[in-house]
Amino acid sequence: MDEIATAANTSKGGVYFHFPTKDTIFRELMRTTADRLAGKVERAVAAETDPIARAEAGIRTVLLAFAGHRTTARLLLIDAVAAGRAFQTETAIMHARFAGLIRGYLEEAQAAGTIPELDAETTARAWFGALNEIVSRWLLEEKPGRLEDSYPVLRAVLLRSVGVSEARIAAGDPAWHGTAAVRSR
Amino acid sequence: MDEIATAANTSKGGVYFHFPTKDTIFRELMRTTADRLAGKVERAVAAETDPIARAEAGIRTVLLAFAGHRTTARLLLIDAVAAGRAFQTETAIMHARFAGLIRGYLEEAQAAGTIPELDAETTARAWFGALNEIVSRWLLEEKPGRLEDSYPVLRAVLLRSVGVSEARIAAGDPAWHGTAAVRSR
Amino acid sequence: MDEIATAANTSKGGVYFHFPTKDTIFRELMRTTADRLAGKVERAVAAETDPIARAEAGIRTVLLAFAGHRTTARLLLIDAVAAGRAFQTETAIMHARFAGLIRGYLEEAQAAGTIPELDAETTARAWFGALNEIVSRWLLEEKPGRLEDSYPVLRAVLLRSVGVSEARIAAGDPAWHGTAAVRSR
Amino acid sequence: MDEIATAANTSKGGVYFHFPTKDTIFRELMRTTADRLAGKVERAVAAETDPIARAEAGIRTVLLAFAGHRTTARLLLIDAVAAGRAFQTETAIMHARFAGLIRGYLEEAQAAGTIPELDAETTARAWFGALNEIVSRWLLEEKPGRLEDSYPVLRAVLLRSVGVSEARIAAGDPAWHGTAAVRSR
DNA sequence: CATGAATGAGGTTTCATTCAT
DNA sequence: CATGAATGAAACCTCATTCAT
Repeated sequence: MDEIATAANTSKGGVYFHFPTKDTIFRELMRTTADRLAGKVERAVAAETDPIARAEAGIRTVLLAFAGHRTTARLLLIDAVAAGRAFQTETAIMHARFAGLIRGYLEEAQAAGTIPELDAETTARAWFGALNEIVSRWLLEEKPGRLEDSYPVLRAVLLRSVGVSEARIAAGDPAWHGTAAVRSR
Repeated sequence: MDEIATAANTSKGGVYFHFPTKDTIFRELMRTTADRLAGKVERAVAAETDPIARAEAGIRTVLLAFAGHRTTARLLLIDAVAAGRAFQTETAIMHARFAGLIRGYLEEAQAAGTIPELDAETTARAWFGALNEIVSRWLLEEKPGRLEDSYPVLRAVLLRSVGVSEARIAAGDPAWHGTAAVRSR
Repeated sequence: MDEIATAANTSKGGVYFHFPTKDTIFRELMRTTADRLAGKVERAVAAETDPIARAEAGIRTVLLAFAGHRTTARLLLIDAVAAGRAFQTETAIMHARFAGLIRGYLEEAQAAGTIPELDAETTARAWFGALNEIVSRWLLEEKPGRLEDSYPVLRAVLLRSVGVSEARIAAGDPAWHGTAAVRSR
Repeated sequence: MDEIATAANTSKGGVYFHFPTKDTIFRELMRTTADRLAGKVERAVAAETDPIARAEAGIRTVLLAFAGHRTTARLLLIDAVAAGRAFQTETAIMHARFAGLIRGYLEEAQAAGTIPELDAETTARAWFGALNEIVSRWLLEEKPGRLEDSYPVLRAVLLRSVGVSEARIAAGDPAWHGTAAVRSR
């Protein structure tokens, strides 16, 4: 709390005027951060029309967003869990939220006939888990490389996992070419 | 430490006679537990010869093992992270270990020509992440269902993600039929 | 720390708000106390001009100060050592400080030709040691007498040890007559 | 106690078979050590007949003994005090013992008319204190010089303090010439 | 709204001592 | 006599929270 107060250029008492509890701060921070990320993803996805392109946009955006905001990534994927049981509900909600996003896109693609019938809920979870692990590994690496570099492989694995044709996968993501690599902090 | 001592039917001092530090206890517990799980998986995999059957055995075993040992699962997948930065190295090593196991199987399958060329490292990470997420969700659920029930879908997603044919996937896992469902604690 | 907090009419946490460490408290207490004593001695000495009278003032002041503040004496001469190796440096510095004070007076007297040439450093140490022991004995006595009563003898021994004439020693310390004996606590 | 047991090539239980308490060990060690030193001094003094030579022998022996046994010196002069209030009685007894030794020699010299009438008790304390401080300083020094080198000055100060003639002091200690300097550990 | 001193429960660790074998 | 596992009181320190100003 002392560190928070100092960082906020106020005193501990000052912080407590705005937040009843340390938990509250953390929860609010988590929610806000997750909101921002979800918004970014939703906008990126909305910019595409082709179901597969939409999926690609989602994966791409998450990786690029985290690549540019290591601290944010740490907050959502590591600290949230590290905060212990008291925050498990919060964490579970956040995971559910992103999995829900993915699930929606998968269901759209199914509805459009682009991908075969499959259990969208579990598949979405698997996708989220895969993304989570890739980012987490990068977060825990001593000398992290560029997170974005994992995109092509991850894209291939995920698309293949929902039955996208090898031809389409091999074609690559047209939006990826020339994407300015965002420097991680 | 008080709780540990009580649970171990000794005194705090007694615990300290055997372990120099609280960290040590946690680390040793994590290592031992991971060892046991890895051993189980390796034995299950060794019992199969067909590359795909081996992969199936691995996934199946992990799910069944965790399904029967909720506390163990919690320790490895939740508490390890929740223990905070001091243990991140430990956690990273554990993740790397299991991802390494999967990677080995993937490379075998590649060598055998059963699956196409792909980045085994990242794919293994994605698999591990997917499994991790499925189990974690189950751990954080208020009223958890049966973890094993996720197997068929997860199997399909993962096999598909490495290019296994739809026919083979549709055939199902012959070893799954009749598998006694292990009750979760 | 519990005792300190209680004595200070606060809580342990309250003490820790003001002092980062228990050591710090002890060191600060020692320094402050030594400062006060040294100041007292310096003022008493400054009030005299004759080199021998100055020496007498120094010895007298120390004995009277300690006689009136048994706890202080205990702190500087017993507890400081009893605090163990971690404080040896501190203790050594304090001893050096008082020995240095004495040494300065001895060197003045030498320069004034009042006393013969002698190794001022070692002699000062011997004086300090003699004083230290007299006070320490008094501190450890079950039923302590009056510390001041040791003054005449100690004065004679110390003055003689630097070659002051028997005549001057026999004349006594004029400032001693009528000195109000301070009651020890 | 673990260290003691290890050093004694036995187990903690083994140590407790011989000593009921840690205190006991310390006390016994202190007593034994003091005995040895006192014996050494008494023998050295007994070898001389001239009162002043006897005093010189005492001072000399103490310095040389401590010079050769730094650990012993530390035990008697530092650790004994550092052991805290529980040992103050012990420490007081030890101090009284050595001061008593000195006092005896001083009284002999007085009886023989070699030195004038003086308060032997307080003077003996002063001598002990002086010796104590000289040795203690040496013990606490980072890079200690040779303790023996303090002998000539200390001898002069102490002899002068009991009225020994400047002529005799200037003559030096005949037994000092050629004394093999004992290496400190 | 802000300050910062104070609170106190809880945390990890130490160590002289005991005791069954 | 010896062993070493066990005990438990006590030590220092942390930190989310409160509250008078």
